[in-house]
Amino acid sequence: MRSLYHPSETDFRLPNILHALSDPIRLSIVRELARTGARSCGTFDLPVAKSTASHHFRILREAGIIHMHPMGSQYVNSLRRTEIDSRFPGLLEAILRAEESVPSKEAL
Amino acid sequence: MRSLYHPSETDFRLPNILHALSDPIRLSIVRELARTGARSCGTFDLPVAKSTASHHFRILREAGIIHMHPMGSQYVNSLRRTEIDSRFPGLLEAILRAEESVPSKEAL
DNA sequence: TCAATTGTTCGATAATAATAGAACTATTTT
DNA sequence: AAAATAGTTCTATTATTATCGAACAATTGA
Repeated sequence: MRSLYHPSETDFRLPNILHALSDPIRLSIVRELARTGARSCGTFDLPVAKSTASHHFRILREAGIIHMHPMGSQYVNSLRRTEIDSRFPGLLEAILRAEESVPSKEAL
Repeated sequence: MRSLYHPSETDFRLPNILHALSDPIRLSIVRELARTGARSCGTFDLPVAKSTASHHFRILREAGIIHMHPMGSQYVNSLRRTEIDSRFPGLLEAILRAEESVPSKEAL
């Protein structure tokens, strides 16, 4: 639980980014981050088990969408806005502009 | 081979759209369509079997990304640009624009 | 009418992905 | 030091997806 892999901006791949954002749970994480700023994993009320949530954070991280910064016993997640915008101008903005509700456990 | 399902604009779902575009083959189809205009399925030089290509066209169609118009024995595929832009402004533009900044590594 | 063309659908298989529980690591608190 | 907290990683299971070949359907052309 020390340092986690983060791709450099030049290693961002569009299919990876789109795949990471195509999951409703991951999309809700990204929307929350965009709306409220950096937050630890545990502050997200996700309708899945802890290990599954961890999996989703990992997908986002490895696609280059979020940065996970260790802080004490937690990880502070933040959107890699600048880098995503630099690599794929307008993409994140367009996705965030499209409103979508947080999925309930029943809806999954 | 008569009429195929096409969702109405209000039924477009962002996760479906993103998932459809997260596959390199489908992304290449969309890029070709954007670049050259409407074309039949057979004019795409895809590295997969005919049935697999058909599957990919179906995913794109059911997500609302393409329209498949029967014409003789073929289907003419076209991007549903206006409707996608209306529902998710800037999304398609950002994705198509990203093509130019994709590094030369690992094509498709 | 017969054959070729175009693409779908079906059935099967292999690969990927989502999910959860349990065990583990690191940190903080008591 | 022990317990609580935060999150990862491992293992397994299930669900979804990609893939292909074969069979099928519709249209076109000989």
